[in-house]
Amino acid sequence: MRDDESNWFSKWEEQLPKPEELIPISQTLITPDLAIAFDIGTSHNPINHHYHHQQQPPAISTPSSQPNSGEFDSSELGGDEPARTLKRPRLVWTPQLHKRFVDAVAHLGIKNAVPKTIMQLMSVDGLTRENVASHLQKYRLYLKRMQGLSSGAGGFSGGDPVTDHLFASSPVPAHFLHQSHPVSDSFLPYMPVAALQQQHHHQQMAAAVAGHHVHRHFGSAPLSRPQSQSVHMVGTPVRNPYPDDQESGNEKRALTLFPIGDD
DNA sequence: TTGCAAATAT
DNA sequence: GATATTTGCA
Repeated sequence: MRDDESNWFSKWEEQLPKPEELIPISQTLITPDLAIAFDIGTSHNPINHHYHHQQQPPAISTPSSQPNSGEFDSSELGGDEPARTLKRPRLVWTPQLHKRFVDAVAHLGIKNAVPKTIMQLMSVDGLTRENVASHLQKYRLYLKRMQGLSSGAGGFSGGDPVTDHLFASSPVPAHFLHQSHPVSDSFLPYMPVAALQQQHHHQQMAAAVAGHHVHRHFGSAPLSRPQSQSVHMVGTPVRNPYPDDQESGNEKRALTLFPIGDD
């Protein structure tokens, strides 16, 4: 019956009914130790990194790292929210960050998936509505592209342009399509995003983070403590912080709220 | 406020 | 050259 889909959907929706509860995602993003090291607790002020002068690998590594924030070379943080009117070089959407974006949109629903809401849900310090809006636009195109492709052919096996690389990196909730038909039948019980496990396309992104663009080091925070095990965010010149994701080829619970337990 | 488009940078 | 991101405008 049709409950098949509505069932899990309903349940899933009940889990994230209040956006206010999904806001503290920042906390999950940042490691406690890291937060302390940066003095950014959780309800204080966001962290401020230092941009170098080129790109900025968000660094959402595996366990938890900071999303992205603007940082300048000489301006150190001494105030509180300098990243408010500062210009960010270029935001690099990493698969992890992208996943958060998709999750937020999935939880919000296409009808509520507006840049503003998404940005708020993401609660990513440094993320601005513009960034999300821009990305959202691209994301929609990607979804639309997928629909068009899947609509006639029966199978999505690969076939995503590079533009979809990043999008393909994150699971695409089947609700993103055009779920405008309340009735009819379960048309998309499952929608394997296709090419979910690619391991040969990280050249662009990996390179960006591999240390080809910039090395995001927090040299401004009063790092009293050496990097023990939590301060290994982006500085990974030898390791691609791009874990394909844990859920490969399955939405499983792709909607796993932000509290990404732990990578 | 959002969406789309174009321009620019890498 | 291509791709991605950013910014401006409607």
